[in-house]
Amino acid sequence: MKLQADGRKVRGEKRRAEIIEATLRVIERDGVAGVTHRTVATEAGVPTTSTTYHFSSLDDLLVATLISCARDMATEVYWMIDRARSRGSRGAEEVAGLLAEALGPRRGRTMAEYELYLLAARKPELRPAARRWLDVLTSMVRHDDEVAFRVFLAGIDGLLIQGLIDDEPPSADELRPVVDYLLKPR
Amino acid sequence: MKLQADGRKVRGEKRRAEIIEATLRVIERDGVAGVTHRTVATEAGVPTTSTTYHFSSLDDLLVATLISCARDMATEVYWMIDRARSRGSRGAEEVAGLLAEALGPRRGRTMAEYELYLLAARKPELRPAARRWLDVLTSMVRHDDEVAFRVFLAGIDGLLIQGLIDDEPPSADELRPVVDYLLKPR
DNA sequence: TTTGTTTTGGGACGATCGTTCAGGTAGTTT
DNA sequence: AAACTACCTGAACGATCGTCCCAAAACAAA
Repeated sequence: MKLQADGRKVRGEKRRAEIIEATLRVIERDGVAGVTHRTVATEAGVPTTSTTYHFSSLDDLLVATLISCARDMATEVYWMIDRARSRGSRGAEEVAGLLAEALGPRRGRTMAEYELYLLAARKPELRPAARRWLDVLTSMVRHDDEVAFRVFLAGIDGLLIQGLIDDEPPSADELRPVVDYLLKPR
Repeated sequence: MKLQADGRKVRGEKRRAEIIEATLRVIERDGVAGVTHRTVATEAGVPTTSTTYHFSSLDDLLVATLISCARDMATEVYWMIDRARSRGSRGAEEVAGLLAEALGPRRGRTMAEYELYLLAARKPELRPAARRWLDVLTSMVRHDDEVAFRVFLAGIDGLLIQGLIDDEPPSADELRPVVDYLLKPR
């Protein structure tokens, strides 16, 4: 029985987490294409061999990054819904604001998420992680209209990906009518 | 005045087109990450230096491929709409079928399109080409309900990208109610 | 302290990358 | 015919890649 965690492993886990964070920053800046052992190591401020020690391959590193990223996104969506509900709102305002933020200040992060999304399309083992935020939403919403809900989820994804190729990010005001239409019960 | 085209340039243009087609096949198979001068050259059955001769850089090759791909997609969408109209249909059936095809037999092509889509998010010069198929749709449809149309376009993109991370591609039957809901006037 | 385990990091290997270059070929113009 | 232009291609360069190896360091267990 060990009551205290192994100090070495603790530091190891910490560095592992730092490498994942650095990887996400690299993807935000240069895309998945910019991810190499060396760029990630430089970004994290660790020697190159550190990334190969903690991750058996570059693929493993990307997989771990996607899983971490998907988990963050899922909890974020969770709290957004929770916040919207506590206000008694139907959510259009919150969703439009979140989309505008994702396409504006957090644009790099959004691009990173969709690049990892597409990575999941090619690597089956990543799909459960990529679907997690969809699952979180699905589990939180009442299921009285399955079709309308699927339309809503698809619409969000579509608005995000189309917003990424706009010359300038759409504002929350521009997005609100579209989101409102998406949420409108009928 | 030259009545006949230069035979050398004709062959050059032909080879250039073959290289672009080979590039698209490589992207379908291995993703944008798999595109190198050598893999493309091998796929096209030409020497490596041929790709560097016809395209000043790898970036140029990807740009040309996206533009070609976007043009194909735009004309395809054009004819689909035309076909649906000639049948007097509202289009739900046609759209659902097209989506199922894009996510089934043509799954690799669809992944390639979205990878190039995301490339356009990082390279502003690609955005006009990436937006073309949206523009084609926009120009063909009546503008009596702008918001509903934007929702429709976003929904299509969302359904496609979500269908790419499904373990097995959705059938046209599964997609039809969602598409129908998207197209339903209200 | 001694022994064993885990992390760290410098160095290097072979492979592959984008790109260049120079010579060769084919087609056009004069 | 000669001169010119455009395309083709084998060879090679330097850079960078993923990954491996091994010794040092840090820490735990004995």
